[in-house]
Formats: sequence, C-alpha cells, structure tokens
Amino acid sequence: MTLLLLLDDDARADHVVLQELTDEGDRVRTEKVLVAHLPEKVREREADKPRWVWDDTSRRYPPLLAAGVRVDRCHDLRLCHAILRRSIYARGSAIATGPPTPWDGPRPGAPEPVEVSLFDEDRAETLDVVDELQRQLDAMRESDEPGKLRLLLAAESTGALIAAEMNHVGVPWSVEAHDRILTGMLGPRPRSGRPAKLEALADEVREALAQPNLNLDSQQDLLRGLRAAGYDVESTSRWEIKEIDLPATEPLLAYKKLARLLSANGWTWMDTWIHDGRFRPDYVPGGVVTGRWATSGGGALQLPASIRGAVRADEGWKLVVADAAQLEPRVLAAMSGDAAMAAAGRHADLYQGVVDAGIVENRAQAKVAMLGAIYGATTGPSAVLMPRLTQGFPRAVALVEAAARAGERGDVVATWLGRTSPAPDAAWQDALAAASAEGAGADDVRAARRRGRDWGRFTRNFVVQGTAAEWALCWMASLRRRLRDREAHLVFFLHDEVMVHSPASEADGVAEAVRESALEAGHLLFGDTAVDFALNVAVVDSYDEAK
DNA sequence: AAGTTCCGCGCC
DNA sequence: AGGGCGCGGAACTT
Repeated sequence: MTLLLLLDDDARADHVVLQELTDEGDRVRTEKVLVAHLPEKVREREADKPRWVWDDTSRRYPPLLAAGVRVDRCHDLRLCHAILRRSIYARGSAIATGPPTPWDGPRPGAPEPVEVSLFDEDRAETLDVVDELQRQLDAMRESDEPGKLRLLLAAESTGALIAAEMNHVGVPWSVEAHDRILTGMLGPRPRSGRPAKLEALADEVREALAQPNLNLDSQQDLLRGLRAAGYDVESTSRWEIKEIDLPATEPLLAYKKLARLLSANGWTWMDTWIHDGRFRPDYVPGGVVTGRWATSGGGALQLPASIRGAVRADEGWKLVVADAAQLEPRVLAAMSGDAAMAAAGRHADLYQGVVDAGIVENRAQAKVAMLGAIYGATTGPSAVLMPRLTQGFPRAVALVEAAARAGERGDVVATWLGRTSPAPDAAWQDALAAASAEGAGADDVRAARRRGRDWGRFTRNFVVQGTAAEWALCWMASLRRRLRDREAHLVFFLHDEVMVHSPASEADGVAEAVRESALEAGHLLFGDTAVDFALNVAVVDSYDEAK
C-alpha cells in the first residue's frame, strides 16, 4: 500500500503538493498538482488503492466529490490527532505528551504550521503534514494496543469520508409529502401568522385559563398564566403539565407539540434545508466526546417521527432502513464478556431475553433496568431493579460500575478501541480538593460528592456509548465497502441506524449486505464474541414505514 | 442590532 | 431525574 499525502500549499497558490510514501514511510516521489487538475489526478491514483493522508476530510473531500471523484481510503490527521492526543493507548507518545499544537484546534480552517522557517515558508507548511503523520505513526507503533488504535483511526477516517458522501448525495425528501403532513397537522401554510389549527388550540387554552391575551410562546407569561388559573407548577415543561388534569391541559399539550413541529421542522425549515428533493445535513464526525457524530444545522439527528413520511425513495428505488436492536446492552455484553448477558442477547429482542432468563418479570422492567445500569440511575424504579441485574449479569454490571468509580475519582476511562474520556476540568478538581482539605465544611463535602457522582455517570455512560459508536462506525465502513460496486448508496446515519437509497431491484441484496456488515463489525471489534448484534431491517418506500 | 443564556423538547 | 446531543424562541446582556 502506498500513502499519498496531500500537502497544503500556500492557500493563495494554484497548486497542491502530492507526496507518495511507501508503507514504511520512505519517500517515493513528490509532485506539484494544479488545483484544477487535482480531481483527475486523484481519480488516476485511486487505481493503486492508496490511502490518502490529508489534514481534514471535511475540507478536502467535498470538492473531489463535486468533480465526481470517490476516494476509497483516507487518514484524517485532524480527527486522528484528537483521538491519539487523549487515548490511554498512546499515553507516552509525543502527540499525547507534547504541548498543544494547531492540530488541537477546531475544525474550520486548516491547521497553521507551528513555526515558520524564515527562509522557506513554503517548505515549513508542507512539512507539518509530514511531521504530524510521522508522529501519529510513531504513536501507533509504540502503542500497547496498536491493532485497536489502527482500527479506531481507520474507522474514524472512513466515517469522515462517509459523512461527506452522504452530504453530497443527500436524503431523498419529498416536499409534497412534507407539506401534506404539515397541512394535516397544522392546517394549510399561512401567508403570515400562525396556522389555523395552532391558532384554534391557542384560543382554546386561553379560554380555559380565562386569559384572552396570554402569549403561549412566552415561558414566563405562560407560567404566570398557569399559576393565576390555579395550576401549581414550577415550570411550563410537558412532564409537569401532563400531571395536572384541568380543561387547559389537553389543548396546551397539543399546542406545545404542534408549535414545536412548526418551529423545528415546519415550512421555514423545509425552505431552508430541502433543495432539489434532497436533505443534505452537515455531519460532524467525532463531534460528540464519546465519538458519536453530531450535526451542525438542520437538526438531522433529531428528525421527529412525525415527519419521517417525507423521506421517500425515488421512483423505482427503495429505502433500506436498518437499526441495531438494543445496541448498547449488546456492546456492554461483548466488552465485559458477560456470558449470561450474551445469552440473553441470543434473543432477537434482548430485553425479552432478560425476561426469559428470569431476571425481571416483564420487558418494560428489563429495559428500564438495563438503561439504568448504562446511564447510572440512582433512584426510582430502575435503581430498585439493579440488584437483580447485578446478580444476573455480574460482569456487565461490574464493568459499568468500575467506569463510574473511575470517574468519581477523577480518572479517565476508555472505550473498547481506546477513545478516552476527557479529564474533569479544573473546577471539578478544586471541588474535590476543597472537600478533602483541612476543615472542609459539610457543604464542600456534599458538593464534591455530587460532582463526583455526576462525573461518574458520565464516565459510566462513556465507555458504553463510545464503544457502541465504534461498532456503528465499523458497521457503516463495512457496508460502504459492500456497496462499492452497486448503484445503491448510504444516505443517512443516526447513531445505531443506517439508511441506504437503493434501486428497487437491488434492495434485497442491499439488505443482505447490511446484515453481513453487522456481523463483520462484531468480529472486527470483539473477535470471536458470543454476542449477536441483531438488526431490524426494512425495505420501504418511505421512512415512516420502517419499524 | 447582535451576541449570549436559558428553557423546553426533538432524537439516540 | 438518568448519559449524549442540536435547535428555536424568549429573555437578557452589551
């Protein structure tokens, strides 16, 4: 395999530098390429199946995609740097121990060189990419777990390629269907002001509260209004209003629901985000501390169920929608090697498997207990079930408990592949110190305990959520490879769920590829694991038909 | 007028 | 009441 480095030249220049290295890092050759010729050059070199090494996929790849060029593999220095800088598996490396560099900066804008030579600016800039790659290769070579790190960095980089490709191709979106949904729920699109059904509900609420001028969109007004009408509430949130059974309750809850739909995914959103029948969210790989993706703009990861009917396959095409069933519990079973929990996961519905194992009485209990273990519930129905979960799945519970204890002490924790949690900030450390200092007050001690428990819940969840994100990245990378020679393509990703837009004739084959990819992801991460990673797969015309 | 913070709620 | 997010709107700050 060869590594092809794309070196940033002077931003004002009309060319970039391509440097070809062997696997061992030996330089084969260097050439300057005019920016205008770059897509053609990349297309040519793809025949050798190189790994492209560049600073930032979100910056380099979109222009190539726009020119119709696809890249098979890359190494995203910025994303990989962020992982290596913190990873417990790269602890002694220069990247982890050195002072902050521009590679630690935020996404927009390429990293600037640390120190520019007085004599040869151009050379200094190009060298930084080479040096950074060298540092990253060193960190991996010196690692206790080079295999895991290598897999993590490859998965992260491939994720960045996929994110750019999904943005490029877009989610097929029917504005007609979207408008039908909105009109059905809210009334026809008004030229100005509130849609009819929303206005009618507002009137109903104001009448029930006997306050004709109440502004329902103002939290303060609404809270005052509710109290004036005899509602004993602390806030205007749904869960609190739901508890009170008065005439205004029902229309108010309905109003809040519809007002939310209108502001978050109404006609304005549609005009802003849907173009030429496609929704193109801006994914941010690695945007969440745990390794999950984030998005910026459009709220793609919060598409409400109520408008998913607007996601529609093109004529003659299908959507293959798949989600991993109870992914986090399954990941926990695999990480901890908990045979009993793996056995429960042999059931397509893991929660039912927990019931069948006699640990709890019903599925609802199984779910709440499991999520409580992963999120760190300390009170309520979930906490009550914890002893039974501990008895049934001792190794799984021990793993999350250990992660929680580590966080409470201020230690870091790591995912299966080595993505590592941030250390708690200075204020956290100060609180801990204040509580253990001579003459610490009861308040200090209480505050420190509370901070400790809060951080413990974060680290507890980090190891599971982060490892689930790793599984999902591997799943998607494997699927991308299987789709390489098909017309079908990935269009959407949502933590534990993927969507492929596929010609109808290929859809069954794609569904099979999705299943094979899940198997492969399990083996990539956990080797010969006893855990099944069950999927729900649906071949549908519109997103709301899935599940 | 523009930027920031908080609330409430959508998703996993 | 138990983890991770993004976003719109209101309220507040500058």
